[in-house]
Amino acid sequence: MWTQWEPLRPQTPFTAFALRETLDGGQAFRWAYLESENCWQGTWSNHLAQLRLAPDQTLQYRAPSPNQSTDAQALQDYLLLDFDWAARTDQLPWRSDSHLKIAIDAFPGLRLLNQPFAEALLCFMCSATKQIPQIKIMCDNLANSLGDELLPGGPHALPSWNQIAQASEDALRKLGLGFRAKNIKKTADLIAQKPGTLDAIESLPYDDAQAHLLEFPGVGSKIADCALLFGARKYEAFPVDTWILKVLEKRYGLHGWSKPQLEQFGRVHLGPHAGFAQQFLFAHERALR
DNA sequence: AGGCAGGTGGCCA
DNA sequence: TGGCCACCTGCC
Repeated sequence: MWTQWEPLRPQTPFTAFALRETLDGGQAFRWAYLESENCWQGTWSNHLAQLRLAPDQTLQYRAPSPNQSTDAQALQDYLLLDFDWAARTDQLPWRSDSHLKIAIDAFPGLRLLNQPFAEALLCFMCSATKQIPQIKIMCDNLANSLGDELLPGGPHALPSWNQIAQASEDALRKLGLGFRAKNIKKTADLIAQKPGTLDAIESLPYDDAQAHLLEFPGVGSKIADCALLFGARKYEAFPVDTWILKVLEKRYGLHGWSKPQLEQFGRVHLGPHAGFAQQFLFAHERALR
């Protein structure tokens, strides 16, 4: 039912710790660790894959067989295996920012995924005032109820926005989306009315892309920046959530700053990879909870 | 039992 | 602009 384990060759190697934090640290909500198989299983687009580190630390993957387009190329795109993450990390301003250095040292090997833009937007619309386990349940409900089946009797893909548009707001509420259902339904209708909208937004420069995302109901600067950072490789996006808010207040002394001011501070102080730095700060602060 | 959680949008000064 | 609050739901 599954292919043999095949090796992947990341430019920057993974550790078990980095793999966990990257797949299940809050940037994606579609990965789960299978204790029985000692591997991670996840979905994106219509891909289903399992990942593990071999005893010699080689990253390996396998996919359902046959008839699966999930191959090394698909993994390479999603995991950004060609990226030199070590070099990107080194480019962050840790030399002049001791707190950032602490966060980076605490999460060696952390990197960003390249999720499908539509899925990142959907998952983060679900994330409003929810904790990670609850967000995962909402995404799972959406997938199982509205998305394509990826393996007979097995996991489903997240639904496309068109598939969501077919559902009623009430049906979405029954999936546990709560007040997010109305916004997600409205956004789905807007996207379904204008095919290609998301592709167009994704191809815009960061500022323009964010401005367009903000037109969707239920999408503010935080959710927009998450979608752009995790789903469109806009690394200057700097999502300010409650954790980052704490970091900026406590560690950077920015008490009383408004949200837009904090967002601006992050982009200016942390530079063109502010969002990547944000992921370290986020992981570090959350670990202290 | 009441408060709160990876936010957003509306309303009011 | 800045502050306050409702909004679903589940978990502590």
